[in-house]
Amino acid sequence: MAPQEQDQGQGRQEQGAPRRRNPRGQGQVLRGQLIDAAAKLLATLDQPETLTLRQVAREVGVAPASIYGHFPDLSALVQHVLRLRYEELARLMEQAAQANPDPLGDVVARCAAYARWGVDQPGHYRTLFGGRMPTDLLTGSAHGAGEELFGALVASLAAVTDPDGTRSTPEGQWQAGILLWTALHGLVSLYNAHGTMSWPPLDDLLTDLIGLHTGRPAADIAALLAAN
Amino acid sequence: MAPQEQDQGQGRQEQGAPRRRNPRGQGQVLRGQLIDAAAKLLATLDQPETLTLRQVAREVGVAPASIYGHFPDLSALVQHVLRLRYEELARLMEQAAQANPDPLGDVVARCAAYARWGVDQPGHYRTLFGGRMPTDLLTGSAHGAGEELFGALVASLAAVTDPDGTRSTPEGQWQAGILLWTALHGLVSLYNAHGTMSWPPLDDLLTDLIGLHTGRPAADIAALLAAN
DNA sequence: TGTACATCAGTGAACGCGCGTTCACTGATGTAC
DNA sequence: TGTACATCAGTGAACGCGCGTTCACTGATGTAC
Repeated sequence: MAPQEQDQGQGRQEQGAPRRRNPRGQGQVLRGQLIDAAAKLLATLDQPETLTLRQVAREVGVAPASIYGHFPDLSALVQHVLRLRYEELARLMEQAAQANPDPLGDVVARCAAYARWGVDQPGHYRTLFGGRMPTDLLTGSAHGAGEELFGALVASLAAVTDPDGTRSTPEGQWQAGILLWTALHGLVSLYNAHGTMSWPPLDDLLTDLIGLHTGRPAADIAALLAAN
Repeated sequence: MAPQEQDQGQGRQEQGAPRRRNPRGQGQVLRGQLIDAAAKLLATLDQPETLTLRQVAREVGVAPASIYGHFPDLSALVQHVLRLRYEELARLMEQAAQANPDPLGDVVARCAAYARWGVDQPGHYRTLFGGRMPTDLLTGSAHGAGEELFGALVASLAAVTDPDGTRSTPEGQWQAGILLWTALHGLVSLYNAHGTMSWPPLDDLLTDLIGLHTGRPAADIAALLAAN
């Protein structure tokens, strides 16, 4: 997926070792490095929304103007990174779900994958979900990963709470999905920002959260969570 | 947006009427105007975290340097505003609860006050809860409004789910409170950012959310919500 | 085989912008003698 | 009563900074003849 370069001082460029220009025909290499650098900075920065074009250039060890050969501006680069992260998250959730044939296991796996990804990569989570909606980022894509991700979660939840599909309307399932998603989002957001406040372990909160939204016993969910 | 539109009299100040210096002994007037202007801008701005000192000065119609007579820097001014907003929110929740003697009504009133305040003032909500935790903002205060607000919510919820106080531990009640708060936070955050995505009415979501966390029938909650 | 030219992958200096912060200052108003 | 001085509530110009963006350019490498 992402173009991986050989590890020749991959991190920040130090003075004394000036970057070597790529040979002809290898212009796409810098593009990959820009994407990697932006991703790293977005994940790392305290406030990822303050990322600048010059920071990315510095991280790669390249002149600021060099970015314009590959992206029209910083926001295009960031959007590209976010798209990749979004797809990564959607893929992780899908893979986690596929390893759990049981409907409850499916929901638990998706929720756990979402929350753990968000907690592991606070900067990326904040950039993706902290401000404008992901749909804003995915404008123009035929299949926004956001809708896929969310649609699958709605279906997964409905398969637990209404296995026969006779007890609820599509609107009701949609609303239940929104509530589950917003609960997960709030949990991840505040968990990432909780500072010095004492917080229970993430899995304990996830157990109760999923228990509330599925109506299943906490013990069942805790067991599934531990297995994921 | 023609740049000519921005005259020297920018902001709330009209260009024909330059601000008159306050008379001696009335130096605190500007302080109040700075607070008001910062509050207005924080509530208004698309991204409140980008507020600058010069924007506040422009809004009041004063030289940027004039702010230093009243606050050491912008963050001190913002912290002051946030403290006021925080106290306002805590007061609103307390007042709403006091109008509802019933325990379930108490929870519903608090949650509704929280969510409606957050949805009515997206900029303030985002500034308060969007990044670092409120406890960071309230460092140094003997009684942080945050802990009061949250502690009252925990107690209010426990009064519904465990009226006798025999079924749960303090830790369990704390955890249930965190889950309720994070759910509210996620709901408000994503509601404020939902853009073009179709969303159910806020009260419908609140009804189900409170229903999940209290275990009470949706009809009861909807009735209480409508009355608040 | 040499050589002229084209292309590629960037560079480096410069531009104007808004920003936070500093500093000496300015006028109006009060107060002491 | 007049007048010298002190204080208050700011002002206005300047500083250096990092930023996004532009532009002419530079070397190395390929290609045509």
